[in-house]
Amino acid sequence: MLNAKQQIRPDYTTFRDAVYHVVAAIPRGQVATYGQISVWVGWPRHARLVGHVMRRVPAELHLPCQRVVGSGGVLSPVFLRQRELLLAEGVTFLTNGRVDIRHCEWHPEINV
DNA sequence: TGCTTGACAGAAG
DNA sequence: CCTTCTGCCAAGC
Repeated sequence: MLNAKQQIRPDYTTFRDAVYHVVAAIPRGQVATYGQISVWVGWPRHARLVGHVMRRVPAELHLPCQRVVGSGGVLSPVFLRQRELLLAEGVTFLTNGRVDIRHCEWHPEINV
């Protein structure tokens, strides 16, 4: 009998690939949050793991990493070009420096 | 194996 | 709106 405390833990490789897939699907000019992505890949409350994955994305994949922001539209503290990249694709910002997430947040259920 | 770190989130003051 | 604090969960050491 397997222990009851069996892996309620995501396989990192699988989780990572799922995140890559979601990020690659974010439309130009729109953004998604770490927490939301964690839900979409099937692992709620794993926002920090999404952040960990994003920090290690290989440049060769050319993923639109700039479209992933923190809750409320907070930008990454280490991805300094994020702001200019988002501005370049039409994302609007609020005076407090955050993305105007109310108008730019991605809603994937619209199509599929 | 145990403690620290982190591209997070949400609530409280 | 901003700062601080707590909860969260896996990676690094």
